[in-house]
Amino acid sequence: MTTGAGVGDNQGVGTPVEDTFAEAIATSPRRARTRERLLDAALTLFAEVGVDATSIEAICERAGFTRGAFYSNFSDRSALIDALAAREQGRAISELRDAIEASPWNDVPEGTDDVGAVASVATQLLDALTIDRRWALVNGEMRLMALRDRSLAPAHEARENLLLDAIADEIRRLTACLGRRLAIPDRTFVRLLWAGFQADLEAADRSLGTDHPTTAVELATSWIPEVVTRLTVPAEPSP
Amino acid sequence: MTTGAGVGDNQGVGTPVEDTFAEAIATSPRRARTRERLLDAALTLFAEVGVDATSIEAICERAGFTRGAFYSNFSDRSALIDALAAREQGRAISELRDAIEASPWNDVPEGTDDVGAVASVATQLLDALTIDRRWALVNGEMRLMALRDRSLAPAHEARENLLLDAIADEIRRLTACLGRRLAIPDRTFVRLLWAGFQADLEAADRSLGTDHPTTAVELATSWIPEVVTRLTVPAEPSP
DNA sequence: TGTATCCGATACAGTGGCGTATCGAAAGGT
DNA sequence: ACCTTTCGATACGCCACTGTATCGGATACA
Repeated sequence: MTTGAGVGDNQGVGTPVEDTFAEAIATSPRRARTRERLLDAALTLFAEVGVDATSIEAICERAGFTRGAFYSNFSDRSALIDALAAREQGRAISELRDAIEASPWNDVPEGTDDVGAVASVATQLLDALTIDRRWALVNGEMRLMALRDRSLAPAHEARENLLLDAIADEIRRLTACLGRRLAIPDRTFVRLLWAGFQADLEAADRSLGTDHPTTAVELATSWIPEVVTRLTVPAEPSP
Repeated sequence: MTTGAGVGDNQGVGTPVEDTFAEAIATSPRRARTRERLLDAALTLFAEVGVDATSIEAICERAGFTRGAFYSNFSDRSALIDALAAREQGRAISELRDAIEASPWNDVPEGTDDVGAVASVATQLLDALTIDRRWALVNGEMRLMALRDRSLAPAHEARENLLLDAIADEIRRLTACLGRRLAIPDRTFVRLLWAGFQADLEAADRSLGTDHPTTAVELATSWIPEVVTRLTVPAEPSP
């Protein structure tokens, strides 16, 4: 929806044809590669100097192309942004799935009462979502863009909900595994957890230049267990 | 520190003289008024279309001036941003102080055990801080700017800490008044509260166009009491 | 190997914004 | 009311970026 990626192939640059559907239509391997390189360059520059401050020309230069390549692949700036958001959010979700797959929570015995275990798994999951610091930054900017331009909001919200729901699901499974359940709505809990972790990420980032460099995970483990403990209650009041 | 506001008065526009100290140096009432109008216009436009996307020209136009006025008052774009941040953050803090002053918490009897009361006061305080939706938006963008450009970080962090500390102080006083204390570090708690409330603000904003318009305070009261209850414990284990 | 097609490079207006220099008109003092 | 100072308007040159049209080399297919 909402214009999609928009390959908009055509004969030359001229009119990239409305990138209406297209989507999965046969894109040559070559084309796909340049698209990827352009998206990579955009992600890097967006993170470095901001979305608005990044010129199309700069993106092309960093990707090793000229603007001709850009306009052959994207109708305009916003089409690139859409495509980037779609790609990165998809990547984030699949990373979450991988993390869930690889997570040790499957080994946790059914009746464990160690809330700390859940907390540590939760932290690892959050961490898995933020391997790419660039996207954390750019996504923050897109959040603001969606707040300003209401027409962008639905797409952004949908993308973010996808992720937050996935996290919520996982948290619910984890707590259930310990015979507990959340005392507040899942979504609220995830929101708090996510926001708190974002702050940890920022703090960790800031600490890089100082003499006490820490990681976000270190910071997170100092409060997540306590919060998880206090915001969950034993489940099954009546079995 | 960090360049300050920078009136940088001089003879004409030419070289606005380094806005080194200056600060409280005699600014004519006229000058002060145009500065304010420029800052107001900037705040509005920054919120509407973003900081980077706002041209100096647009700011002047909206304020009813031309660029001559701008360069007579600010050395460049970043000087304006500094001045705006300083003004708005100062405003936020004084609004918090006012809210504390006017808050009904002073009337709460010493031994009240109604955690909900504290929560509602806390919500009102948070609400008081966000009367101006524009600044909430712009401050979010400045957070990102500080994350990208490390040289901006100290000033931003200092400003934000001022506010968060003030909130933390107040929360501590409120909980103490109920004979309880936070089970996690004040700062962590405030961070969660603040982040959660920001999300409520966004949600409230989004709900404006729908058929279920709600306010941030409504949303916040649905979870803050529970969270406050669960994240505090009775104080004075040994009186 | 020849040929049609794809796709990125190059060239070209056109636009908008920046920063400076200069000018004219308010403000403010006496 | 005059003169000085302050301060915003106007005019100028400059540069970065956008979007389109055209061109030429690569690629795939026979």
